[in-house]
Amino acid sequence: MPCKTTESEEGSLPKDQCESPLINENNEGCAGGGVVLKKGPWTSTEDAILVDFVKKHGEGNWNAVQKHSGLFRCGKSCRLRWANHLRPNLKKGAFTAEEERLIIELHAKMGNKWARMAAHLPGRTDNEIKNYWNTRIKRRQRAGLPLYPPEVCFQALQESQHGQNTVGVNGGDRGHHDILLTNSYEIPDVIFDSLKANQGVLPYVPELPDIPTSSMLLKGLGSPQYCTLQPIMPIQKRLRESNELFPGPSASVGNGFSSFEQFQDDTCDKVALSFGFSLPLDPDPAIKNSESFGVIQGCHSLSNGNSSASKPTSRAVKLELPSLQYAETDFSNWVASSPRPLLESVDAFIKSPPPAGTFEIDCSSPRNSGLLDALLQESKNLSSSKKHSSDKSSNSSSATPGDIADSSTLNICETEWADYGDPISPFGHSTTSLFSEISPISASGSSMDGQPSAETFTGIIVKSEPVDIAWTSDREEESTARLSFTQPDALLGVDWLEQSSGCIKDQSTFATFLDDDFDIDYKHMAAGTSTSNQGWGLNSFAWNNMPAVCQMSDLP
DNA sequence: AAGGAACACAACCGCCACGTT
DNA sequence: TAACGTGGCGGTTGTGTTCCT
Repeated sequence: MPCKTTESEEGSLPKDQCESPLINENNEGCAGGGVVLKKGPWTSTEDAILVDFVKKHGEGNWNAVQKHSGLFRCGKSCRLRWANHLRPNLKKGAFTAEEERLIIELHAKMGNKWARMAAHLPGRTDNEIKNYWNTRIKRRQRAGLPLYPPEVCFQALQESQHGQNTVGVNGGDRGHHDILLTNSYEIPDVIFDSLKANQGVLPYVPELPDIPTSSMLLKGLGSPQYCTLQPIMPIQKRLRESNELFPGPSASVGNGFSSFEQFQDDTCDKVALSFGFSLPLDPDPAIKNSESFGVIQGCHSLSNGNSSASKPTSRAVKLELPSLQYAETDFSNWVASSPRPLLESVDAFIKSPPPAGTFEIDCSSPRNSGLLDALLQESKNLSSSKKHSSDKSSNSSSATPGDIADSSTLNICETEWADYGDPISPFGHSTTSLFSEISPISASGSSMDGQPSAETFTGIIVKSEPVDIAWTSDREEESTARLSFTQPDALLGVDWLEQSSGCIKDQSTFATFLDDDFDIDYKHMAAGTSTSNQGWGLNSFAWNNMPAVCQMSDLP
């Protein structure tokens, strides 16, 4: 760590401070007014100068620091150094379990709004939180685990109950504007149209029967997996991605959408709306009434259309969360007029956290005790859960396309959690069950429509994540009992969208139908293609616009 | 013990919003 | 109203440390 070098220098004056006080020719920064500004790690001397300057002049006017203090640092660098390391009341050290819990909650609520999150964590900086979160994402990714613990999803689900009641059926022609105002979450058919278009080209692109696309997606969106892995891509970027994904005027999004391009100049929330998704079918009223069915519109519904549909669109909205996220938002109005997006739901969840004990954390991890490790323990337990799941997998594999189209949206999730045990997938997903889940999809030229050929996916490197503490099996089962998820990862995966855009180049793409980790490993192994950021972007793009379906059949 | 992988963190970069002129 | 400066934010990179094989 660069600054450790700095710290180590405190004992004795570093040479560079004596000989070449502030400018290291190896760390020359951009020139500002003819002055070569230093870059790189800060020295203790620089810190002292900066602290002294701030004490005298206060925070702000950071460019003046360089001008008047003798620091050869740009204002930005000074501000960052002060904010992240020098300002008083900074809390250093590892995050406590409580802080970790709060971060997870806040992230579920805010997404990658690190500064806002930091505001809720006194003494912590946005950079710290960001780093922590990114590390967490990586670990969770590697372990194939949900980013959010089931409790968070569950609570979000509960809070979304009100919203799903008003989720409309996507029917009839609607103009753009109508869609913007609608409460439904629509799946852009262009995705699947493009997918079909690629069937002749891509060896492993499955054939897509004419089933409601949304049901396909919904079928798997409720899984904990889809409470995961949603780096919040700036909407602007997602916009660009969307344009790349769905290029050309031929990419119709149905219901009057001629092209995603048409939204480029529109406000982001319009785009978000256009990418929203709807329940294809009205849930069983009985179920609905008993609130045993729920929809999570994505844990990061930044792009959730409802959030902005009733708001005047403005450019300012582009990078900001919908106002409904804020406490001052009158949710009652939302409930009455529109489904509540998940952000609201999670927000409400945060405001009314679960009873003590629902988020208990075993902090016995020697290294990073706390929620993070608790989550990682989940991986372990998921693997062990396979022992109990084989029969359930077979059940799910009996689903027919018709079933899916008709009612599986509500019911097929029952077995998914248990399906984590499959040894083939790092996620523990049974390829069998998975393919049964997406049984309508059959690979042309392969046997994907039935039981997938297991050897197709042999050689997958299954990584096991070291787990320190117990997210106990009991807890896992408890969660399972309370909440079932489905998740055809592939449907939201990077390559699914790549397929949509005709970008698939090899069969590894189809690996995404199994899971992301498989995709990564398989790509590295067999295809040699990089797991680029594009994938993440696409994935997050998809994720952010996907609803998640959770079934809570065992809820009271 | 050595080498590589993974982790953790500081710092930088680019973009954007906002205020001032 | 446009141009400019400033501050803030989020994403990314680079590097030292720790862990694992």
